[in-house]
Amino acid sequence: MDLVHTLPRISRQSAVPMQTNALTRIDIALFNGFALPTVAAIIEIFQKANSLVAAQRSGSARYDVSLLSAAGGRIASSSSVFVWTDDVQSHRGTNQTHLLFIAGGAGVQQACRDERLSNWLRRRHPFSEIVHPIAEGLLLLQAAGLPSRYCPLLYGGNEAHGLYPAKSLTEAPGAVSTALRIVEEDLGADLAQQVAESIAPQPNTPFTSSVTLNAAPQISEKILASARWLEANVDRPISIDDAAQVAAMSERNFLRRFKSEIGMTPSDYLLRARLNMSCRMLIESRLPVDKIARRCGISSGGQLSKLFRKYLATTPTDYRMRNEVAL
DNA sequence: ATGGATGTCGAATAGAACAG
DNA sequence: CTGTTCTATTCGACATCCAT
Repeated sequence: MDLVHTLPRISRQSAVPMQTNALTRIDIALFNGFALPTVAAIIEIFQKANSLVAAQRSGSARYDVSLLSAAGGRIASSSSVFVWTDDVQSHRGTNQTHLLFIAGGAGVQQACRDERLSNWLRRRHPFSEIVHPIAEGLLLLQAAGLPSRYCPLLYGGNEAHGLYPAKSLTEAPGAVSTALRIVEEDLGADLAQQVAESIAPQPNTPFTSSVTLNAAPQISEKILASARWLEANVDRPISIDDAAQVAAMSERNFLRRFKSEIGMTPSDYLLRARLNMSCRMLIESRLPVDKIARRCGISSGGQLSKLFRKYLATTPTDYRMRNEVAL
């Protein structure tokens, strides 16, 4: 018997966007070594959908996302970033209809032998409208003797309109595609499109790497905070002394620490952040160069041209033409 | 006493603003 | 476009503080 047809539908098969504020529960089961980018993208999709719904209809959150693991507590991603999870046994709403994503990772091998986890999965499976394994997550389902249950409209359905269509009819869709398709079905294509755009990676510019701090664990909290503050205020006429105050240091000490930890002076960092933003705006918008310069904290279009010549041996308009994207 | 972190001072330099 | 002036930024040298 196909259990999915015995269940109360949430909205997966509704033809028109759902207009109520019904809450859909999304559970994501994690195991050590799970792929953080995929899980983060799924969370981001549902959170973004919630914020857009709240902004447009003055309604409440539509999706309630929970991170679960066999024993709860800290789970390490493949990139050694830790996330906090709830214990699957103690998690509330056991018999509520919900959607379940099962993340992969090396920890799945061990989880396959965990009888307690298998029993939980067997109990939850009948109430899960979608059971979507990610990578090794499929092994866990197989070990428990349970089938996957993908989004019906994505898997074998009409994929031409999907925002992130599966690669073929015989291949299971990606979890991110499924999450987007769920949002599209529940809230409409327009809102799903906005969500998809908001999670799409920003274009790389010649300055992207010089203002990316994520992979620099040796940077102290204060310096990191001041660097973030500089990035967040590229559009304002800020001084290095202001940044030093954010770091709660004297200007001299801030300068010394910033350069030794980040590898460039604060003013150079600020300039690169401004040029990075300028490059993105040149590619993503049709605004005149002068407006872009001013919105990026650069005094004028002429000054931006000077900087482009100095750092990129080109001009803003030439850079725009070379990197033009369809708008 | 020693070494590391931080603060003060002053000179050099770059960039912005402005006048001609 | 060029020259001048002013201001901000950077950096070296040295002093001070504090933990060991």
